Amino acid sequence: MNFFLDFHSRTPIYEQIKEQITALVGSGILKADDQLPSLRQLSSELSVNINTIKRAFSDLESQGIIYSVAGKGSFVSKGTKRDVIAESALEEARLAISKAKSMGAEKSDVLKIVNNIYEGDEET
Amino acid sequence: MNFFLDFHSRTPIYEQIKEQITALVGSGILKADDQLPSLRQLSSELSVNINTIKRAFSDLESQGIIYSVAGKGSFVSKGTKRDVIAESALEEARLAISKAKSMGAEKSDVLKIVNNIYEGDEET
DNA sequence: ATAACTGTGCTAATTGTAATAGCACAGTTG
DNA sequence: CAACTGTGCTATTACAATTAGCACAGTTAT
Repeated sequence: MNFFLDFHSRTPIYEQIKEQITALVGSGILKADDQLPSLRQLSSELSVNINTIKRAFSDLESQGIIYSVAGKGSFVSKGTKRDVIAESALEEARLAISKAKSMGAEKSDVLKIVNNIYEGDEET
Repeated sequence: MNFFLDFHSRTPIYEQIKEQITALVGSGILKADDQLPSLRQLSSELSVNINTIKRAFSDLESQGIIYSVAGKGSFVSKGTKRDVIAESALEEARLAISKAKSMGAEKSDVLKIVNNIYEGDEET
């Protein structure tokens, strides 16, 4: 697993882990019933305490994105529709864009960014 | 001044204050040399300790958005180009949109949001 | 059965930072 | 002088993130 953690960020480590696992699920890289690395494995890989990993996994389980079985491991949930995941991410984007507008950003500037990010992509 | 503070938010109060003052400047509601409320006035208005207000103002002064004069008060800086302010807000929007994309959000969804936020506005 | 894994559930200690409180000092204005 | 302004401290409180360590329970393979 390729995780990029910023230990000096204001956003907690467990949130960063949640985000990145959610991204892997939302983008389809991780599919239903795929097994995640074990708590202890991730803990040593990322040099992060097992409790911090556990916190992230527990949250993800509460959100229905993963499920854990004692003795076996943690896996990607079946029912989780990607739409739902993207939805919450879009909500944050909406906030950021609104903030940008309130600070004087022009619509054209925002559109440039969107096009830049999605450039080379296919439309649905 | 109409401030909306979320005391339970993860983003610190002084950051919320910075954001909202920055928004007032970036949107042009506050103009160069306009006087801001005094530290003590804002402190009592918002029911926030003066040190917290001071923290916000000091940060804003470091960013060149306002300037303070002992005995007189705090004022909006002259040189601050709105573009610069919008720029930083746009950078955050870029991050949020990228994150949304990585979580599976479609370009069309993002565009809908942008149009929704800017609906009824004039194009530059 | 045992070893080597898995997740679970605690409690405790540490750390960093936001926020508050209070005081003193200096500049401005009337 | 009085009543404001911002500035600069120090100390304290409060909370959340993180780490540490231990014990317990389920799974799997030898």
